[in-house]
Amino acid sequence: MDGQPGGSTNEDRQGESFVPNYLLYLLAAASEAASAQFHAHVRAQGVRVPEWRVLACLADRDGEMVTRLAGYALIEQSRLTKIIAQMDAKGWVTRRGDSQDRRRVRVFLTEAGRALAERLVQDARAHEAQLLAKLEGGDAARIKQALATLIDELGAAQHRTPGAEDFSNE
Amino acid sequence: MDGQPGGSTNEDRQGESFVPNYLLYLLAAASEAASAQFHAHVRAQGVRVPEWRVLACLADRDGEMVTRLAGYALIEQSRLTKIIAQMDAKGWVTRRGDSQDRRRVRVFLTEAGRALAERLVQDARAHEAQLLAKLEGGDAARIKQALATLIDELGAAQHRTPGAEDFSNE
DNA sequence: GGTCAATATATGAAATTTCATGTTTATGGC
DNA sequence: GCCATAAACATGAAATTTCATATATTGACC
Repeated sequence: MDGQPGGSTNEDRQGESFVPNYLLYLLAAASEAASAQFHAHVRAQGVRVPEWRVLACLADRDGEMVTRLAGYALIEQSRLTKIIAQMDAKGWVTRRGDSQDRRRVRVFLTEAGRALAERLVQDARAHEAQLLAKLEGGDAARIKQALATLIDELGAAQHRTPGAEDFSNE
Repeated sequence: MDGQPGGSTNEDRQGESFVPNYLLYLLAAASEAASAQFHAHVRAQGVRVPEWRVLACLADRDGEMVTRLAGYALIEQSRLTKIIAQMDAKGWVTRRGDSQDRRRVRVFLTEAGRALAERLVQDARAHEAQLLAKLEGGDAARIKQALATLIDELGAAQHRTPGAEDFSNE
């Protein structure tokens, strides 16, 4: 999955170089680094990462409609439609139209899908516990709280932050 | 770029649901949420996100070899080779073989490429400053430190963490 | 100097992703 | 009820990404 981070790892986090200390880079690199091992595990089970995301989301909220599932799983709608079709073919999920609103398509885990999802969620929990254990004590320990705050802060900002929409230095 | 996060935003960060409180999800969601606006800006300039990453890395370290550039930019090598070919076609970079080791290909910014890169880095700095300003005071303020720690912690772990390699609950 | 393993990059085919747009169904006036 | 507009999904073609593998060097060793 992508060039392993570590290409710059640390030495020049301070210097004049831009990238290694840039927030958006740190977020992307941290996400990749943290996910690499578990994503390898997921693929080793014959599940692709986006499929795992869908499984996890459905384990939380079975029968979700496609659009909301897309938002929840961080997958673009058009792409998700195709992924779901494949997961359907594999017998992990089924689709049923919503009787209230027939535009909607609700996605449900099959028995096999639920078993797979639950197994992987277990693994994910165990893996996460390992990661967190490794961070105990340091600044990184409160990282989940910090990330949650960041996400909420940004989510709210989707709707106008007066006088701060532009950041280009023309 | 992907389903906007916000599909779950906050309400159930506490409940019994797994995803909204899972570290790997928080990292991915935070990365996306934080990057969305700036990535839109980049694309509006006619630059794709992976290209922007390459430009930024080269602005830091011009003349880097492909493999290292891949690690630095978080892009898989094979993919990077193709991206660089396109950037070359656009006149943003040029490639020169390394005379010491003729397997290597070093990538350099052209004048146009450097101008573009520097402009975008300026924009990125400004945008980052805005983001950080929004977080002042809260837990999220020290997020860069936390992420850097996390990355280093994980990077080191690539080489054996005895007795902690397995996390599946068979 | 020759050989074998490793490193650096390129490449081609298959698969996935993207983007724009199509279809169907719901909603809010009028 | 009709119409215009929006929402929810699906779809097709183009572009990109992935994966396995090819090619060219370099290094190590005997």
